[in-house]
Amino acid sequence: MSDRYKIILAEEIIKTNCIPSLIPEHCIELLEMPNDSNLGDYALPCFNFSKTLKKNPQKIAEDLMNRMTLSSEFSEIKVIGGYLNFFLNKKLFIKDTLTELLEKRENYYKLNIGNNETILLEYSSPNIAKPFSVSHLRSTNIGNALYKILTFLGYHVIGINHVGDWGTQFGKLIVAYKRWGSADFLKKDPIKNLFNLYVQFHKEAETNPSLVDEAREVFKKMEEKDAALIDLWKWFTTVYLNDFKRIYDALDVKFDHITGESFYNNHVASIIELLESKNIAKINEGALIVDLAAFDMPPLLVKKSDASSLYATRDLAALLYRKKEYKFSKILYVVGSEQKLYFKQLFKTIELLGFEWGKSCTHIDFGLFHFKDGKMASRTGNIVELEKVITKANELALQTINEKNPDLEDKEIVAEKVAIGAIKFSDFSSKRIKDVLFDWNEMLRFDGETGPYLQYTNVRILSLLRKYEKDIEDLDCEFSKLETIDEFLLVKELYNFRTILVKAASEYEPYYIAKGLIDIAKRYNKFYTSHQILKVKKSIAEARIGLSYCTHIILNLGLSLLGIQAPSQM
RNA sequence: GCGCCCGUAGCUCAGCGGAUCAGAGCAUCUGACUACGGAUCAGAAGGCCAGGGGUUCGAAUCCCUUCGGGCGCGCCA
Repeated sequence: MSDRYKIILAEEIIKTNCIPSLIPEHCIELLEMPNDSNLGDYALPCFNFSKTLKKNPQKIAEDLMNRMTLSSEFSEIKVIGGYLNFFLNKKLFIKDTLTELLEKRENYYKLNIGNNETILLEYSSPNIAKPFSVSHLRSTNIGNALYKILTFLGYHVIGINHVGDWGTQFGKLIVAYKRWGSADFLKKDPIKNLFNLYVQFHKEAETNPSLVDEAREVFKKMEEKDAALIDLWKWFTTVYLNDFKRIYDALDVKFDHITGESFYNNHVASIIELLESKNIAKINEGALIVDLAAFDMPPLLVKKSDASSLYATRDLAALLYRKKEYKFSKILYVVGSEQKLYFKQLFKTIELLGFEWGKSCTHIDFGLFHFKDGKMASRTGNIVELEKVITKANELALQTINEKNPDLEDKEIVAEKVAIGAIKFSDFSSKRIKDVLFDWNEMLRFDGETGPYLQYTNVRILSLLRKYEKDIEDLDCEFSKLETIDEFLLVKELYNFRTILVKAASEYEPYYIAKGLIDIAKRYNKFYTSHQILKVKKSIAEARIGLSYCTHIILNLGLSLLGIQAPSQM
């Protein structure tokens, strides 16, 4: 989707014949939007043309300006530096944009770029041998947002939580349980006690490495379907899964399928056979590996020397199963960047098996959580449980409400929306790839560029709309009455949000949406504090209410795409 | 050791197919009208864009290199 104003400009620029080699697509790409709107609303940098035309950029821009016929959408052209700058016809722009927006509401932004293409999205995927910590938050949040964004833009998205419910970690847990645990002990506070066992295991294993061998042995027996061990495993995983469900509910995150690694146990044997029959895997040091030296990668281990399966084995099985079952045209893995190499190996292996689509598998990577004093390591017990963060955020939000709006109804419910909004938004306030330093203050902030700031702006608008006491349907907006620069700049942000959506979807980067919403809210708040809305001439009031309503539509939409709820009061 | 990622204001981060690119927010300091929600707004202060080379008329942005931090490199996931 291209900006319609760029298309108009490109056509007119081409028509001048000043730049013979220029084609419309290229011209559209070259057109930019200056940050400073005093310089213009659109600009064409002419520097690149100077080499082929052997003229200085300033002159090229001037020639273009002189030969261009400007359509009614624009009011002015100026040459500044080597740039040809275009100014929108503000009145027309405001009227066109808002009229269409008010009529279509959020559908104004519903650009169908997906064509109902199936995207399989794997996200969250926590290892359930330990509690849900803040480090699981990123994959969960980013994945959830991508799910909503891609769905909104016309993709058929299938969301899968590939729960880590199989593997040697359960061997470890069972070994620890048999040594130091008891059925009673686990009935009281199973989550906490299981985690203590997990931590204790790794601590003891430092001085007693044979424990790890024992754990592997137990896992091997699990894979051989030892009934007693499977019973224990079921117990542990049920305890954790129930607990995780609570967290997902609190976060308001859903999946189409929650299919753990254990689901693929029955498919593991056939993937091994396939790898062997195609001569892709070979035995090395007793284990089965896929040699990837030809691609400058270390080998991928697909079967342990004791014949039990690995993460990679199950992932390969899952990948083939999903391709068959869901016929996706794209699969996205929202997993931390520490697994970058692993996914390259995994996808290359798929290719080696003769599946061209291995090339289209994508790892959506993101940076890790850190503490001030080092990495988060669940093995040493050094984790921040998400539940604690949520509880703390709820308390803070409630406290803030009691200070600012003590008469509010349903305080607890609103507090929760604000708290979760703040936590989630903090995940979107920088690009995925950045590592995150865990900071309580940063995560629980409610002012500045935060989720609650957006929620607050929306609440303010809703309050206005209530006071206006006229149904939105009955509005008769003369948008040409909106003549101030603040109004124009706001409408520009509303218009740009379309482009932002597409960018966020194509780069799998929810950050862009978060930033776009912040820009909109800033512009709105500026407008709100600089101009009266209700107590002005009726025609202006009505147009301003219309503008406010349009802003509300986007804030509402944008927040929902990020998985954040928008309370009507706070 | 090799590979990948990151390094921009005191802090958290944008900007990186070169120009219109020195920007936000937080923290600090000043201000804000009966006008509708001050979880807001306006302003001040704060940066050799980690250092050094190069390419270019022009580099935070591209290339090389050094330094700092993170991650990964076979029986974990």
